[in-house]
Amino acid sequence: MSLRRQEPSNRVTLLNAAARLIAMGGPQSLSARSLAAATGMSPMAVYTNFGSMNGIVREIARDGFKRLERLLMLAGQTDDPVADMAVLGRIYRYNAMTNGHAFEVMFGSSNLAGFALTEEDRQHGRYTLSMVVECAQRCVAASRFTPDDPVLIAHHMWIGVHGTTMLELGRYLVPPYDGNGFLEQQLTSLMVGAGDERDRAKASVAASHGRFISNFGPAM
Amino acid sequence: MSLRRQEPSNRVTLLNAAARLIAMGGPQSLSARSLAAATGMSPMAVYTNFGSMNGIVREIARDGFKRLERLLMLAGQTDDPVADMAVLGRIYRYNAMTNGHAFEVMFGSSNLAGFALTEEDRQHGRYTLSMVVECAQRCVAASRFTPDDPVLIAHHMWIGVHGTTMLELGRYLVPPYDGNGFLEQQLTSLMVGAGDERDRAKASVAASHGRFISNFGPAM
DNA sequence: AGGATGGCATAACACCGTTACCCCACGGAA
DNA sequence: TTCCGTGGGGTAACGGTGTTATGCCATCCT
Repeated sequence: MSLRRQEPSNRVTLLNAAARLIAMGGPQSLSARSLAAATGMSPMAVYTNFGSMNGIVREIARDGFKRLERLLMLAGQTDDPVADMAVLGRIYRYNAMTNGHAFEVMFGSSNLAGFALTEEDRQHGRYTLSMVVECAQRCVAASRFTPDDPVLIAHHMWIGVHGTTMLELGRYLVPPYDGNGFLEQQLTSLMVGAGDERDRAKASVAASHGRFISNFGPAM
Repeated sequence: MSLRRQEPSNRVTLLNAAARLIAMGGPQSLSARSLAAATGMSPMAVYTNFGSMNGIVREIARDGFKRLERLLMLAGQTDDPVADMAVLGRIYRYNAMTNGHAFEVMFGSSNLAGFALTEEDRQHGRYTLSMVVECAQRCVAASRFTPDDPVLIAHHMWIGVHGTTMLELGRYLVPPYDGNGFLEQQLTSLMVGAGDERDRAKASVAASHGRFISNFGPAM
């Protein structure tokens, strides 16, 4: 056996190539043959490793959820849970904007191309919400939000930010309403809708901006 | 020249067949050849009439926007603009649920299958929002919403309801959080987030339920 | 009546996902 | 060491896709 560090398995090679193809030219540039050309293998390799093209697409989606989860964990927990919640929202959009094509694979009505996520895949997506649920609990415990099912509150937050993100990715937001400034007001509205007092919500959302910038840079 | 009522043009025949195919088996069951088989014509007819498959898909999307616009006009204008707004939201979801596949074509991250809407198509989508903008203006005029750009308010409403609808269509909402009961709370949160007082918002949303049912039946 | 125009059918091209087949390189057993 | 079995991956094919070059034919205008 060689002592050299073993090179990545074909499975990993294919996965990396697929992610790169999707990032470059969007989901439609991913095909069994383009994958074969990019890796020097044959289209057959996709089927021995993933069963079908659908299989590798699902794997990409799962990786996307993992990445989102990892990013959301960077939000942290402070004594201002509403600001924490706002940071989560900012990270959600950040992930979508820096991963646009992968985000489309995760949440696009994917059956357009015949790709379809399974119930198990969606469960991964829902699990990502657990961090938001925990934050909603703290918002309620701090009497910032009106007492309600934290899962329900989390869904409201998710939907608000998700809707903004999807419309921005779909180019439905035109100047002067860019997604950036839009999220700013959206976050405040969401907090107020959940029960927070307007001025306090504004202050927390403003505070979350600095926290986000310090972690992810001023690029966004 | 025959005095018989002339039969529909090939263009209309193709459009009807395309809508039927999408409604039956989803966007992926629409192809140049399936269209040819359904109409008795050849695939070539699609290209003389629409230029490409993309062209006929765009036409379907435009028809979808027209249908949505027609439905939204049924909301009406009463002296409770917040209830009017809630009715608009209910109709939006109604349209999506009774037209799921067409809705996916309109708003799905369509480039998955190579289908892409043009800037002009999206403009039709944004135009549909004008009815919501008008309603937001009345909400502000009635001092129910905090004074703000009505277009901005309308976007918040749109995003909230759109997000709910997309997640429901994508099967991301699992029991006990069905889209139906979800919209109910979502509407109230949106109104409160826009500035309405919580109890008044609840009352208006509740009132909108009856108005919606009387127009669209208890099926939803 | 004749000619020009244009819409549609035919058939092909290049691509797609998928699969049957086969080869060969590897692992374990004798 | 030799043999065999196993399985991963290459080759090539099948049926599907969007698209297009060609040609026919009906229609309309002159």
